[in-house]
Amino acid sequence: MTTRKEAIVVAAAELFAEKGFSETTTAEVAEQAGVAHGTLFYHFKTKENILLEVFESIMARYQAGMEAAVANAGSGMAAIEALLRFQLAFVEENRQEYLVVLRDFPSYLANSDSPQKAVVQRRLAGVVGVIRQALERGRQDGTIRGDLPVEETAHILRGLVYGLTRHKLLGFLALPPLGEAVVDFCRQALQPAAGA
Amino acid sequence: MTTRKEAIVVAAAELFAEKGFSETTTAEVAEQAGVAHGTLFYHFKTKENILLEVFESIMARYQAGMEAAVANAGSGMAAIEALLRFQLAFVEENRQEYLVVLRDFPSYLANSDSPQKAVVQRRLAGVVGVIRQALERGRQDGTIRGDLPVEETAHILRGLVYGLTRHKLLGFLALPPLGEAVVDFCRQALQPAAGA
Amino acid sequence: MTTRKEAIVVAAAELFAEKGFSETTTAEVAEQAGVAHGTLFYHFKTKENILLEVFESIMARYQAGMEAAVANAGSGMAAIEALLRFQLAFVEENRQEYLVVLRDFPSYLANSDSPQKAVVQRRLAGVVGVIRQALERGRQDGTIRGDLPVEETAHILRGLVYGLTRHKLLGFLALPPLGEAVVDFCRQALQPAAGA
Amino acid sequence: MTTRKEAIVVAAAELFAEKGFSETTTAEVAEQAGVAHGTLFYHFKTKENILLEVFESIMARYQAGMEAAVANAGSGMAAIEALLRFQLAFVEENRQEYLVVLRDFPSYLANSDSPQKAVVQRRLAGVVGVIRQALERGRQDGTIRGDLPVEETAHILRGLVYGLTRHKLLGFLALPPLGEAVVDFCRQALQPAAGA
DNA sequence: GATGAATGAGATTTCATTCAT
DNA sequence: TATGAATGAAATCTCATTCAT
Repeated sequence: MTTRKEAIVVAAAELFAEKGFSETTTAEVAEQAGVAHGTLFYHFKTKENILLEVFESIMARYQAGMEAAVANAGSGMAAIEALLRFQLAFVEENRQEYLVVLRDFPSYLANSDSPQKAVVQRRLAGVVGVIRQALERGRQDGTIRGDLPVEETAHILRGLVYGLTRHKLLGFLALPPLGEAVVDFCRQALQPAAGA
Repeated sequence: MTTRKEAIVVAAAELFAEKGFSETTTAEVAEQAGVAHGTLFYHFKTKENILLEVFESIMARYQAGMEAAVANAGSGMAAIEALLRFQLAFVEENRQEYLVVLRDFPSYLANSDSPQKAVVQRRLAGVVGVIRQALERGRQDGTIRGDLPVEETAHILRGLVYGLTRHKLLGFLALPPLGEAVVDFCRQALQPAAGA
Repeated sequence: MTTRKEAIVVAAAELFAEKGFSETTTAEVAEQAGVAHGTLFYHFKTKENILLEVFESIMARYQAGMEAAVANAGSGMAAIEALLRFQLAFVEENRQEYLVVLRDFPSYLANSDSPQKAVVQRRLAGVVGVIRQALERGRQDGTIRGDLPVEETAHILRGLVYGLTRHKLLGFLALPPLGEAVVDFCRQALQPAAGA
Repeated sequence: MTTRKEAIVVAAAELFAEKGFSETTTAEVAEQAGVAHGTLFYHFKTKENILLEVFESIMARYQAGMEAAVANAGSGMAAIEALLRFQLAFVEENRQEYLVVLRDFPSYLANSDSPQKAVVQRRLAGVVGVIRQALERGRQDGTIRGDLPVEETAHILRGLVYGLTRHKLLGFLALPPLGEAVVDFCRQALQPAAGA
C-alpha cells in the first residue's frame, strides 16, 4: 500500500528515461507522481537515492530474466544463446527504463565511494556470475570449448552485449538488426573446434 | 599563438576526467587554465562546446591510431588483431582523457539534435568504417570467414571493445587482464572453419 | 505520569545547549526524547514553546537559589556577596542548560510582543528584585553606602554578572578565574566610605 | 568605489538590526541594496560572511572610539570614566547596528571553530586590552588602587558594560538612566582607599 | 493520548553566460 | 583580444506543523 513511494519511483523512471537524470527536476517528478514536492524528500533523502531505486527496480527484473533464461536452456551453449536473445529482447521491450541504467547511472557514480556504487557493483557482478555459470556448464557438457578461460570470457560477453545495447539505445549509430549475427558471432567464438 | 585557447582545452580535459563534466564549473576551468572566467566564453560559445573540443582532440588521435594499426597489418585478420590491441593499449595510456569520452559525452547528446551530435556520429562512423574495411580485406585474403556479415560484425566488434573499456574505466568491476583473451575470442569468431 | 512531556523538555535542553536552538530540528528532539515527531506538537503548540519550557525549568531553579542565598545571609553586604558567589557557582554547575538561556533565548524575543517575552521579563524583574532587597537591607544595617541609588545599582550588578557569565560561557575569551576579584570589586564599590 | 559591495553591507546592517539575522532573507538584503540576488554571493560566499562584515564595520568604529577616549584622558581614572561614557554614548547613537553585534553575532559563532570566531575574539581582546592599559596607567599615576588585579578587573569592567548594554538594547527591562550611576559605581570600586 | 506520513512554503546557494570596458 | 563584476533563473533540500487514524 506504499502507493506514494511507488508512484514516485514510477514517475521518476519515466522522466529520467525521457529527459535524462540531471535534466529532470525533483519538482517535475513530484508533479508527475501526484505528490507534494516535499514528499520526495520524506521518502528519499536525496534525488540520487531516487535514481538508485529506479535502477534497482529495473535491474531486479533484468537479473531475474537472465536467470530464467539460463534455467530453461538444454545445454551450456543453449544457455548462452538464450542469454543473448534475452538481453536483446529485454532492451527492446524496456527501452525507456533501460536507457536510464545505461545513460544516467554510471555518470553519477563512477567517482564516488558511496554505498550506491556498491549496489551497482553487486548487480553487475550478479550478471557476470550468471554468464560464468552458463559457460562452465557448457564446458562440462561439451557444447563449449574446453580451453576457454571462463572468467575472462564472461566479462567479454557482458562487455559485448553492453556495448552493443548502449549505442543502439543512445542512437548514435543507425545499427542494422543484429540479433542473429550476434548469436552466430558468439557461437562461433565459443564452440569446440570442428575437428575435435 | 593560440596559447589561451589551448590551455583551456587542456585544463578542461583534466577536470572533466577527474570530476565529470557537470561537476566541473567553468570558473574552475578558467582558474586551472590561468585565464579569466570571461575568456572561456570569448573562445567557446558554451560550456558544451569546450567538451566538444576535448572530445575531438582525443578522438582525432584515436582514429589516427586505428588507421595506422590497420595500415601496418599483413592481412585482414592481422588488421583486426592490431585494432583490438591498439584499442586496449590506447585506453590504458589515455585513461583520464578517454574517460571523458566514455562517461560524459553521450549523456549530453543522446536526445539532442545539436550539431554536436553530428560530430560524435561522424567519429563513430569513422571508427566502424575502419573495422569494416579490415573485415572486407580479411574476407578477400581468406583470413576471415567468407560467410560473415561484414556490416553487422563491424558493429559487434565495436560494441565489444566499447563495452569492455567502459566498465573497466568506470571501475565498476575488477576485471582480470583481458588482452589476449579478447584477441583469441575474436579470432575464433572470425576465422574460417577449420575443415574448410 | 507525564513522562513523555518531561522527556521532551530534557532532550530539548540538551540539544539546544549543544547545537543552539535554530540549529536543532524538532525531529531531532523527538528522536532524542524517544517519542514520535508528532508528539511534540501534541504537548507543545510550537517549537518556541518548548524553548520557553526549557527556560522556565532553569530559571525557576536559578531564582530559588538566589532567594535562598539572600535568606541565609547575616547582613545586606553579606547577602550581595552570597548572590555573587551563587551566580558564579550556578553557572559553573549548569553550563549546558544556562547556555540556552544566555545564547538562544534573547535572540528570539527581542522584537516580539509575544506572551513569551512577558515570561522572560517577569523572571528578570524577579532577579533584579532580589538584588534590590539585599541592597536596601544593607543600607539599613549600615553595611552598604547610604548614598547609593538602589534601583540603578541593582541593575548594574545584574548587568555585571550577566555580562561576565555570557562571555565565559560563549567561550570568546579565555577568562582568568574571577570569583574573588568580582566579590572584591563589588564590595569596594558598595561599602561605606572608609572615614565615614 | 566598490559601491555594490558597500551597499550590501549597509542594507544587511539595517535589516539584521531590524528583524534579526535569521529572520532576514538574502533576497531581502539584495532588494534593499538594489543589487541582484546572485550578487550577494559573488561578493560574499555565504550569508554568514555578510554578517561578519557588518560586525567588523561596527566594531572597527567602536574600538577606534575607545582608543580615542583613552588618548584624550588626563589620568588613568579619567580614562576609565571616559571609556564608560563613550560606551554608553556609542550604544545610544548606534542602537540599530550595535544590536546586531549583541544579539545575532554570538549565537552563530559560539560553537564553531570558524575563522569568523577568531575575528570576534580578536576584537574582544582588543577592547579588553584598551581597558587594561587604562587601569595600569591609573595604578602608576595613583588615581587607581594599587592592589587591584589588573587583568581580572579589566574583564569585570568589560562584562559590566556589556551586560548593561545588552539588556538595555534587547528591551527586556525598563532601565532607569544609568549613566552617572555606573561611573560612580566604578569610580568607587577603583579609587584608592580614602585614608591612603 | 500518540503517531508518523505528508505537506508546501521558502531559503540558500550555484553557475553558465553577458557585457561594458 | 581579454577581462571579471554582475546577473537571475533555477534547483535541491529543510523543517515546523497538520491531521487522519
